[in-house]
Amino acid sequence: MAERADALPPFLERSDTDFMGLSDSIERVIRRLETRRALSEEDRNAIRALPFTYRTLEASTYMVREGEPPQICTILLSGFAYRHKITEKGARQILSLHLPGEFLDLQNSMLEVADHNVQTLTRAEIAAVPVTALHRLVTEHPAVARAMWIDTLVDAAIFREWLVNVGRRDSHSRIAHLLCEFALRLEMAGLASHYRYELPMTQEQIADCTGLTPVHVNRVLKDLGRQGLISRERRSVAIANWEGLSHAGDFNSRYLHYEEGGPGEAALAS
Amino acid sequence: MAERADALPPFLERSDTDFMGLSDSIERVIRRLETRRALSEEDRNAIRALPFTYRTLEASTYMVREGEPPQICTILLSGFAYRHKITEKGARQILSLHLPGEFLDLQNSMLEVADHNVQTLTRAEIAAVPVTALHRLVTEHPAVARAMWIDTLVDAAIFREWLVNVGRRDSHSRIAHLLCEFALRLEMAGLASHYRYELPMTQEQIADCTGLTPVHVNRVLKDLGRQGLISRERRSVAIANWEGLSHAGDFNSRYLHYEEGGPGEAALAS
DNA sequence: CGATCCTTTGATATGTTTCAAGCTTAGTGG
DNA sequence: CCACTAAGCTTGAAACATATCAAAGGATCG
Repeated sequence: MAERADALPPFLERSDTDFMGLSDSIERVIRRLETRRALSEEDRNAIRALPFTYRTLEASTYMVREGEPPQICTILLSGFAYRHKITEKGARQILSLHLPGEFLDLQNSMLEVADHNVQTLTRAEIAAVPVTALHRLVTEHPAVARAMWIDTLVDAAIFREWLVNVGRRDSHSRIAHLLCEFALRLEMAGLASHYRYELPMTQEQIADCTGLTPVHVNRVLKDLGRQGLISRERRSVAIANWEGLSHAGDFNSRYLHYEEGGPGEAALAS
Repeated sequence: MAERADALPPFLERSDTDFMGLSDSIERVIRRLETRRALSEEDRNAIRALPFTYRTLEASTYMVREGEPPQICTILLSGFAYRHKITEKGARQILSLHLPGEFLDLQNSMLEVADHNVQTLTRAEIAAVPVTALHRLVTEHPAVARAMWIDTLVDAAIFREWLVNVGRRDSHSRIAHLLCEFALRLEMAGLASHYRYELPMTQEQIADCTGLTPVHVNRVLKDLGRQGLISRERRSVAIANWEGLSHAGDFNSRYLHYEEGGPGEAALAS
């Protein structure tokens, strides 16, 4: 995987000029799935043979809307995306964030009706796979189905951790936890060093991830800075003290289920 | 399925004197899975042939502990169970509730290490299936795997809804929502009329489901009663005004994914 | 029938929200 | 290249929902 040059170029440009070609992206997706379950060459070829439409989407584009039957399952090639739900009173809760290389909508695709929205966070490139093709793939290739199943289970594990975060941690911990998770996931995806990364979110979006208000998020971020745990400049976040931040956020990476192959907890050590 | 006599007998006795025999319970589990995905007779037989140990567990018994590799996957035959996580500061967040007839630990069983605890809420009867047997089953019977996959996706949908509940609804809505969900799920499982049921939880446990304190839960329950939405007597809850309660809780049953076969939203109508 | 767990209630404390305004940055078009 | 605009960030003051603390009253179980 192409090593990123460090620091400066802003997040969006990064996504625009994707270093990877399309087939490299697909290989990355396959590699990601394989960390969940061994695949045969035939399985891999079946994934490569998946019909799809390549598209570039602007930031904030809806890919799936709650209440609609999912038609396509998208693979995120570059850029970021998120799932969310909106309450009757108009409050938004962000349910999860997604990085390049992830299957975006297995959660909705295997069910009849989408129960939440999926939207791009930044400009993004996607491969849109018709759900019918996906269904055929998983029917004919049980090992792929198994890998995808496990992938969705890890998604569920992340939902659970977020539920704990929002339900039982105070505002400082919630945000610290979010920053730790994002750092580690970017690290694992080879997209950043966890000591410094571009946070592709506004403070309002951070608020919607953590069940807080944007104003309070602002104060907490400032606070975490004052405590020397992070330093910020624009949306660039540098974790100044991983030990401190992960302790503040009560962060334990177990729920990300990286045990096999990846750096996992080891990556945390300086 | 045996029709329950109405009203009086307290929850625990109900579970003790389970009307169903063991094989009836297994059939119920199969029927539940089949609502997710059609199974062949051979698939059904493979489930029936699953080796298991029958056990009765006291209330509050741990079945899986966070950090341990899951050894058994349990089918809940009678009684209730829940998943939870505990933060470093000792706060508990309940992640989900489980009713008789549900596979209890597909979430953990397919992964290497449990990331949360699973515990009985009441006294319960379970069938404990070794995970190795479960792995064999899903490898040899892709349709069963598919049904279980979808089952875990519905679990995930419930996690998401709870995340919205805890993140973006006020205390009244949260509790109203929980009461609605429980009513409908009990109804769908044929375990109660949604107008009256035994809530197998202490107010402290309700607090841990909703990210509140037990004291506040008490006040809110009293309030919901005052508003004429519910009436209570011990832990028996009667929903006096379904329309009102589901509106107060911003409750829409879509996330339970009952669309096929079951009463679903239709069950809500008086 | 004592002991324990659960529920209820009141008084007070506090974390977070709300409201409101000014400020900064990024993007756009003249 | 500057002015304009919209979006996001920052800050302060006041309000509010919920937590905390504390104690008494019920229920349940051995």
